[in-house]
Amino acid sequence: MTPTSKPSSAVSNSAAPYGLKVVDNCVDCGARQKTLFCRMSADTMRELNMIRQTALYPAGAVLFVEGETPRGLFVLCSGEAKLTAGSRQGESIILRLAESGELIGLSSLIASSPYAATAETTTPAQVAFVPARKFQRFLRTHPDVALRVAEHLSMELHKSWEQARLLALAPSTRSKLAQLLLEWASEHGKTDEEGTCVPFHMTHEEIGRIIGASRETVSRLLSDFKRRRLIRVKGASLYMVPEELRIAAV
Amino acid sequence: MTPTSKPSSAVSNSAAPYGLKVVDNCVDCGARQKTLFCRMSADTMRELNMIRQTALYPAGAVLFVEGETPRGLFVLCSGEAKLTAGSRQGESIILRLAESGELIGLSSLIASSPYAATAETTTPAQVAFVPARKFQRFLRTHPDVALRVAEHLSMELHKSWEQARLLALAPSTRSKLAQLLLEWASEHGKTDEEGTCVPFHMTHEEIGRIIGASRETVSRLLSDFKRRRLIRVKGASLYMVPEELRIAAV
DNA sequence: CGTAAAAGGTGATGGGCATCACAGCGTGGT
DNA sequence: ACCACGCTGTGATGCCCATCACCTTTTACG
Repeated sequence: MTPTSKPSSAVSNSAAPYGLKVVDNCVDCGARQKTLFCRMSADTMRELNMIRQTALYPAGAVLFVEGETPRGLFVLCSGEAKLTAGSRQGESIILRLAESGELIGLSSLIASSPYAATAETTTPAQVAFVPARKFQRFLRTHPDVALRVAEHLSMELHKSWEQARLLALAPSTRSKLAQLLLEWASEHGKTDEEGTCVPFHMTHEEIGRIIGASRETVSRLLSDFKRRRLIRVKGASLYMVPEELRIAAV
Repeated sequence: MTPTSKPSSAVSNSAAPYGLKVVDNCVDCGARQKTLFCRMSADTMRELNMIRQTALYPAGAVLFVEGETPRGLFVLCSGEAKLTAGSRQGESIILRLAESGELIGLSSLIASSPYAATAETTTPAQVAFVPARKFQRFLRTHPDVALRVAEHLSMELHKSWEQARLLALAPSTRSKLAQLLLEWASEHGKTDEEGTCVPFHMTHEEIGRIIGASRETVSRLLSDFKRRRLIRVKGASLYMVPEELRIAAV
């Protein structure tokens, strides 16, 4: 649960403990193209590169815990992570799934308030870390970055609203699950003759924690979807027929 | 449902149709102290004052509708508004309650995406409007404003997460309602010898749309809370005993 | 002030889903 | 190879809450 490689900013291809390719330089990072740091000038990128530290984590590593004072900003260079919020009874909800290129802990840093959620990697991941102080100075000296930050926060907000709408408005758990799958399809889906395919490595328990349902109910509903030929699971891929699933989403 | 006064930027105390005091000048606005535009320089405020237009709306006025292309930023100078998202079945959820001083439509403007929710005043309200183009130019030329914007978005995001957590994690509707009341108490509550008092002018139906419950259930639960002496309603005020209510929130 | 519309109250009913319980299954570790 | 542990599938049970139905009270407004 601790970084397994020291922060490194100039090492070329070092060993890759978890089968990750190490990206040593933010300037050359492929994820730049897809993410909100994409339209930054080369100069700005170089400066960001100076103040960040990179670490590799295994799956299940905890980046920070709900309630902690923000230490800095985490940039998910590769891999995936989840943000969860817990109740005192020990249950938890998954607030967000972050993918490579996304920023984690941004809102708490900006608001100078304790982390509102716990961040945990779900796959081996390379994570760049920018200490709070340095990031705040970086922000003040680079006005364009503040706008990128605002854009990222807007994106997060809209996703959160989407989840709230799903949780409160869906008429049944069946509908919530169907809508979740459809959302995955529209975000990550690749369509071929077999239907639309999405990567599928979540446990039923975790899915339940996204839509606010119990593990058993998710199990039963997925079985039911399979029986009705709305979905098919092949290894770590899930094939679905969006049109028919949309009908089940009522 | 349309503005009842033409945009005015230099009129002194004009007629106040809905019993509102008209604030003609952003620089002098009392809400400045409490809100995220508070720490802006006088110069910046003056410039903002130049590009905004002010209008008065009755309760129930729709500022914009979900799906529309963002026309600009709304600043709630006085009064209250709600943001709602609908399902195709016609039901809707209340995503956020905005109070005087808050910004509405900000995230969609920043993300350049259609409004994700519908905004509607719940009381007579004075609203300043900043057209999209002018706001974007204002943003580019005033780096400190971008930071204020990011702070506001962070606040919105945390509130949204709080709602998602409430919706998904509470063990029962009873608990959701109790937690909602407690949240109101901690935000707006004033405590005296009678208990903690919060303003209370929402219909049961609307409360239901915040916590994802039916009107009848809210009615029954509130009755039950009254019977158990956890709350008391006096006119437009609700008194509660937070400690005991917290127990009901399980 | 008087009427219509909106808001609030309450019973009966039934379905959906959480919960408990336990049994296959796969996988990783030593 | 083996066991242990985490994930998955499925039945039985019971309760919470949405829904329908109908009524009363309050508010809005000419």
